[in-house]
Amino acid sequence: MLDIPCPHDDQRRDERTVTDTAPGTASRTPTRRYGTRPTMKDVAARAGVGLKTVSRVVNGEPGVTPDTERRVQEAITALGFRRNDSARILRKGRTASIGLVLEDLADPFYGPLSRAVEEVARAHGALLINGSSAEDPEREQELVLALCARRVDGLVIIPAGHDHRYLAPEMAAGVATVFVDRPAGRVDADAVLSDSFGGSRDAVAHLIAHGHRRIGFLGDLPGIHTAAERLRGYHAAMSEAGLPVHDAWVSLGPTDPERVRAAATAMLNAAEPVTALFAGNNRVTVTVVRVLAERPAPAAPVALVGFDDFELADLLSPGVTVIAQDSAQLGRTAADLLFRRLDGAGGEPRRLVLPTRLIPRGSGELPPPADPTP
Amino acid sequence: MLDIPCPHDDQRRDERTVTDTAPGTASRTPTRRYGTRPTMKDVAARAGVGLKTVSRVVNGEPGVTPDTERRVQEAITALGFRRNDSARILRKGRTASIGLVLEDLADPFYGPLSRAVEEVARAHGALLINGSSAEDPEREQELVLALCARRVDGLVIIPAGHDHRYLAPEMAAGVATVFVDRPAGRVDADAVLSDSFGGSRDAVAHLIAHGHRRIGFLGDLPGIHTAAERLRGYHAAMSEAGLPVHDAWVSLGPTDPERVRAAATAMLNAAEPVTALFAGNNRVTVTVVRVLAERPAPAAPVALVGFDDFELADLLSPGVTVIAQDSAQLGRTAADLLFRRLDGAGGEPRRLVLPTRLIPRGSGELPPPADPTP
DNA sequence: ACCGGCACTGACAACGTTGTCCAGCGGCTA
DNA sequence: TAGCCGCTGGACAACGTTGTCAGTGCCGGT
Repeated sequence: MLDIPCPHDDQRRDERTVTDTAPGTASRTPTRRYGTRPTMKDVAARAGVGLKTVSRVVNGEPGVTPDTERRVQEAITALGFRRNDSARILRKGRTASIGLVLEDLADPFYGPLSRAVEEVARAHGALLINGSSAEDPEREQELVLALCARRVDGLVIIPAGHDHRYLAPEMAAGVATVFVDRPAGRVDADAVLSDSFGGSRDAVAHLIAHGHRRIGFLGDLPGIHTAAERLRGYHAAMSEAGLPVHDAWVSLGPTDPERVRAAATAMLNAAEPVTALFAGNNRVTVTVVRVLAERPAPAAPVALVGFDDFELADLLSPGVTVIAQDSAQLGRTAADLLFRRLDGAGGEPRRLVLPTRLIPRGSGELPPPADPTP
Repeated sequence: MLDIPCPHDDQRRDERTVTDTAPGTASRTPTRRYGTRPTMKDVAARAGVGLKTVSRVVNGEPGVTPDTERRVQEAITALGFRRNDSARILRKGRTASIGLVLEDLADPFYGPLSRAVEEVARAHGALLINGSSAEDPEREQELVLALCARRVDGLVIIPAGHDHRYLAPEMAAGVATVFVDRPAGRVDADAVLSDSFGGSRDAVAHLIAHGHRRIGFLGDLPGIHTAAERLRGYHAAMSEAGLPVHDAWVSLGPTDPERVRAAATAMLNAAEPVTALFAGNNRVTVTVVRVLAERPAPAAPVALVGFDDFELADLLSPGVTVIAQDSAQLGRTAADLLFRRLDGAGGEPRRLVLPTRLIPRGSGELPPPADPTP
């Protein structure tokens, strides 16, 4: 099917590892039909006890003589028995697993979030099943419903779509659901958000405080909640400072480098160019940094503030001023809330908003060029 | 239990969203006992058909009258029925899910890898269950066995430990297993690796070609396979060039910034300081970049090559020369191999080694200071 | 009008586990 | 020594689904 590139297949440069790998493997493998696993019944037969006794031993329930327990344990290791959790889940009704649906695991923003959710899940003895929606509402729904079919106990969702009514039956059936980063659409559910509006207002106010009047905003697709909120924060800061907003200063759309590059260049090359840029998320920020770095050094460098912190932002020159949101904290908070719900916490759906933090590093503190019309 | 920080709880700044969220939710929720889901039996009763007919409709099997199918579909939507995959799995034996165990999802190296594995799984109709081992062998084993208990069809493992004999019974029982980034220990299994040895040799040869003779190596814990391989590559390049290696030029250990910082500083401040550094992975590289940035500008800047590419490496000044390995390709290759095994591909365990690529960006091309002993 | 055959439907067992309940057996007390 | 109590162990049903197989009704052909 797919062609595996394999330039050095089996070259086995590392003889040491290969050598101590070989011996002792086959001999340890218990003799058993390939692909068929032993069940408790097999263990019971081998240990000469009843089925339930094996169950008791496996689950550490009381009421088993030490001697019997030993016999059962021996049978278990001899057969290589491992409890079938599918059957257990079917019987018990709880799966001890939660689902996480996010946009893209490869995005550095979601890695820590995912990890934080996993840590909380682990603390509650649950496994994490996750999937990427690739920002596609249909794929999100498909994934969420697949997870529901697996009977996950709860869901943490970073929504791609805007209509989550399809979740209503699931939620009614007891699947705890927490939305993160963006709120649910057309359904009443818990949500944990960053303060996109406030953070953006802070960012733009910061630029204004450093003397900028023509500030560009490069944001994500306007349909995305955080993008809309950040745009709102931008407008709020501008209007609070009594500054006009020119249409050409705002560009919303996909965050692929080409579009962002074009939009930023247009703003910078306009007749009345912007003197500062506010980038709506980390992908945009990185592209803008590249654009600015490629431009011939202007008289006054363009100021920049980005939403989302990113690694090495402090090592660039100048360091990039950002609005930091703690994605791990976002995940942790959401997962905590989820397990609180699973433990029976009732009440109205809550909306938690986590604060953002402005980290000045230089790029946001650059002054605009001397104004020809003072 | 855990205290949720919630500075703006329910402040509901965004009235628009709240408004269009509220209506229409409760009325759509079907009347049903909370926490109990309808089963095929319920659907069959409501539709006035037999159990198996519902099963047929749900699975799109032929042999159902359009009229009957319609009745069943109506009952399904009316009740909010969703097939219980736990029961399905128990019955069918295959779970259509694979497990991924890696070190840390928050590490930028593993994000793309994880995403690639997920994409392949998705293409095969499988879900991905993942867990982080946090580089702890016990936790790795615990996770892997939990996944086996879930009867995942296959496993992709980035091993933390060195003894995977505990997997032998599982593999014998038919759980396909592919190791990534590092080979399995004491068990014969498929592995997909990057060419750590070759890449490191290239890196160090590159530095040597630019005139360096005293080159430091900052690596990960020597127990980690890739770290050992990279060290071996370092030694190979040095000895191929006829250069001696001073003990003080090699430092292996945890990659926390403090240790790396201390080790790098020691090498740079020694009586005969190194003129170039080779960093054994991306975390180390970043710390070294910081260390070098903080030092007062020396007569000749210290050269640097890092193993693993990282975002923005090209935007630093100078750009950081790296040995790039394609972590997504690593994941894709491993997942492809896994599904090939699941589709019945037999044969000896394979070891695939993917090539690395040297990307010169400036930091590795810096010449050493003029040599006082020519 | 009868019969064979076909298309559709449904009863039932099984997957592997856990909860319920009862039987057996030991020791302890009267 | 007999009776009772408590503890251990096992038989059985149930979880919700799918595969097997048999049964039903209807159609067309003769």
